[in-house]
Amino acid sequence: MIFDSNWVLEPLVRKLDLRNRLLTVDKDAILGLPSVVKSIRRNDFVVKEGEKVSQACFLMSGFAMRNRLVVNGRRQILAIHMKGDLVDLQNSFLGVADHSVQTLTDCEVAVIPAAAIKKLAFDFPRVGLALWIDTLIDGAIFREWIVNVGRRDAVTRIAHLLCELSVRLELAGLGEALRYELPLSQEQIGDATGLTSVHVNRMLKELVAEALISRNGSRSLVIDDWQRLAKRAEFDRNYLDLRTRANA
Amino acid sequence: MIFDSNWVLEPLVRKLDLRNRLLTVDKDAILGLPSVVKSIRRNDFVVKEGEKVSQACFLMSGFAMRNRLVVNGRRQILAIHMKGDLVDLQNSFLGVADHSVQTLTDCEVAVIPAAAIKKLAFDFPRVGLALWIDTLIDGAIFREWIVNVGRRDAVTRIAHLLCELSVRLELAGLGEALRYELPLSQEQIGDATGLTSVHVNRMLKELVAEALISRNGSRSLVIDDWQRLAKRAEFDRNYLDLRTRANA
DNA sequence: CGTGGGTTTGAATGATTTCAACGATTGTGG
DNA sequence: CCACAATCGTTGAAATCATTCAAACCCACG
Repeated sequence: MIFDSNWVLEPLVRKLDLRNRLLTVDKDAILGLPSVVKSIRRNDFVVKEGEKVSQACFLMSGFAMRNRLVVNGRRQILAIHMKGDLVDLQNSFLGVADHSVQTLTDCEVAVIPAAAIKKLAFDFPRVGLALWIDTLIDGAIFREWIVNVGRRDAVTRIAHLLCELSVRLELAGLGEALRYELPLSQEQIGDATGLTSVHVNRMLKELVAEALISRNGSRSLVIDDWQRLAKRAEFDRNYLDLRTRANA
Repeated sequence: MIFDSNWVLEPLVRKLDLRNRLLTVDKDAILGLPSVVKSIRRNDFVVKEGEKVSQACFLMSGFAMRNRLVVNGRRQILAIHMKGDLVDLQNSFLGVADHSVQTLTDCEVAVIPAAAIKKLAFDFPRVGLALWIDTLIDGAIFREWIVNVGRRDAVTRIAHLLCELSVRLELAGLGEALRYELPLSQEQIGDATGLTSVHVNRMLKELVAEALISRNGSRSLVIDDWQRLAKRAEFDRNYLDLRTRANA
């Protein structure tokens, strides 16, 4: 199914408008991007590391991740994505995918040719700037993750990830900040934080023991004390708020 | 000292031209950027975490790093920069610096107002695209670092950093690939790889013991067997070659 | 009702940090 | 140009944190 001038990309318009104020002509141009809507099942690959890529995708629903495999069979998750994220600009602009994009849940995505995005950025510089700023913000999150895996202990790393997810879920309009369903298994939490699933399990128990969180099912999370959790996590939401507030 | 239309930024023109083919009018516009050349001494801050920033800087000579402090007094280095790098677009576009920029050696930088760069990107979309692609490549390096600290053991992390520096120094036209002066102390190598300086010291000895590298002074490095070192480091230079080859 | 993925737990092992001390090198002011 | 201070590098031993391995458990699903 192919939509030409369509409303599928309307949330993208809203997001980019936050990055850099857009005019009607810009918005129409975004809506006019050619896109193909696809449903992708849980755990399927959107893009595999090493593949040639010529398209980006806009995540309409569900959760996805970017990850890389390393020689010993381990995996490092590089980013978690949710509704409203434009994923994989990096891969599509740089030719060969240096990492995979894989779904965490069933997803709906709008696939957009990279060439069309490039042309859009060129023909509508306000959109180009917005896309650029979006990429800069992506970089801010990457930096936060480097700090997380590089210089924090296991409990802190996990707490930090839980805080980040909480804030981002709220910003994306998915459920409450203090009570949400984890989109990740404990093994995947380990892959995101550079730990083993066994240790993740123990550290989650530690967070429960410290009365910072509680859990019903294994995926359902309740944050009992946001202030103390954020402190334990060394979490400062600044780097995420950038996501919603254009500036400069 | 203020230069108006100047040659100081000529290397920047060359670099951006690699990212996205530029026309003469684009190049002239870059050269016309207002800039102030400053000399900065070793270990001085260009920007401190938390400061309001409204300028980017082009590194003309010397080495610099981006880093962040975490609560226990530890530090995480996020990136190493060298001659020809445009540093701190992120900070300047996102308003408040989420990390510091600090020199590793005496440096010469050209300071450029962020507003001027933003205007440039808007008025000259080819330049805007080039800057965007440069940011995407920055992201590729960040991802590589996440993998490095997240999923590799100490020897591999350090070896990987040594490989990255080797390739980048060569690409920047600074000395040979197999023999160079480390711009980092062992403590700083630790801050870049998420290790302690003590352990870095031991792992460097391990690399020497494995006949992969040798050292004269503590900073002078010789790569004895590039193939084997790269293998040990799980190093694939693809993510760096992107730096010199525009595409898509 | 069985199967499989994900979670939980314990015990042993291993990697990295910490602490503490000493050695080497570099840069600076006298 | 020397002497001293400061920084950086080196080493050992003990402690800590996280991994590994192995097994049991739990639940959702066919």
